[in-house]
Amino acid sequence: MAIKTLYLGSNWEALETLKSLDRDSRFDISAIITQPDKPKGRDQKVIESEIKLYAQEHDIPVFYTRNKEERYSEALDLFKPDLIVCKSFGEIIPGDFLEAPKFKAINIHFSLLPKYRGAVPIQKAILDGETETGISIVKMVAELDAGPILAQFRESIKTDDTNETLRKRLVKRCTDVIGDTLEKWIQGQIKPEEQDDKSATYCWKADISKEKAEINWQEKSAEEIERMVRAFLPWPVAWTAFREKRLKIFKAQLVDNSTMQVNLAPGQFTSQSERLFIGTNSSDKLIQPIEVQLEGKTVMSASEFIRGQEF
RNA sequence: CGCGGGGUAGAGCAGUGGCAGCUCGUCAGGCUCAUAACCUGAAGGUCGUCGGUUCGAAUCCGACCCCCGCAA
Repeated sequence: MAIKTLYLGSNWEALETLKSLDRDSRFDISAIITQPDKPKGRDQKVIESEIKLYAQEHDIPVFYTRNKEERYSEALDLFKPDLIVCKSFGEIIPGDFLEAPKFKAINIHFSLLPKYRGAVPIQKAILDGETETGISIVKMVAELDAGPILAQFRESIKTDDTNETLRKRLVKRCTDVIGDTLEKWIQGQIKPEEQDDKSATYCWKADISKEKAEINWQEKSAEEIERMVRAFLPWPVAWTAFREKRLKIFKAQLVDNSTMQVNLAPGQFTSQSERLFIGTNSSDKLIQPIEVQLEGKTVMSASEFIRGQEF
């Protein structure tokens, strides 16, 4: 007998997880709660969300709560779920809503909780130079990402992992494990383990912003700058000022300056045999941008960029 | 009508009324043990599109198309 499941989610990764549950005969997605379509992009056009389109194609009812408490109780009356599953939803959900279904509400979070509670755990883990992160499947409580842990899956962070590549791996892994984990939970084979609140760390949406993506060549170490480049993809993209314009750095590598001995101040540019280098606050390390985009221009390789500039 | 930058050779750019240019790439040849090196030569353009001004427009004016940075 399939479990009547109410799914909460808003973005691409929420959609992938939804698909895997929707295909899984153990679960019956009775409805989806998602964010209403909002104007996006340069022209502020309203783009229909992929998750809404998927729901329409598969005849799954879509419901909007719009952060209103009464809408949550309406949803319970309407769909009477036995289980709530939440991934990347984007609203603070009332506690009693989470407790109502027989099998409660379960959230999927991309970190090894209690580390990196909050909105941007993948980016923050990369920024911090972590070598490992993972997926935590937790029972939801009123406090954000603080509920007892049902299961965790570890994933190593490679030295060239970006927010995009790491996220893709985590989503893939998530779709592989979510069905079995939920089934074990429903069958009472899992004893939730409380988080150690004392070792909790947090990350906020505001940690990933255009402001935070501006490279401060004096303060940040070369290693931190290289991690910024990887963490801020695909948005907002690490950037620096270049001749009165923004230069976004899409890809870069850290290079050892001890053999080359190029003399550059922090943030100063130079080019050498088709390669672009920027000085850091450490004289023996340089940042070598590989792919860049100057304001008003398209993304191009560093060598292409050099050809159009005088150094 | 939110603000702004841009469209010129395959790529990246300069050129703001008077012969269409630069760097890289491509092709041919040379030099070299060899090379992403160096030398010589060549090909490659409807200057986004349409219209206007002018003896003459990549350049000035108008309209439109497309790309991008902000802002949201």
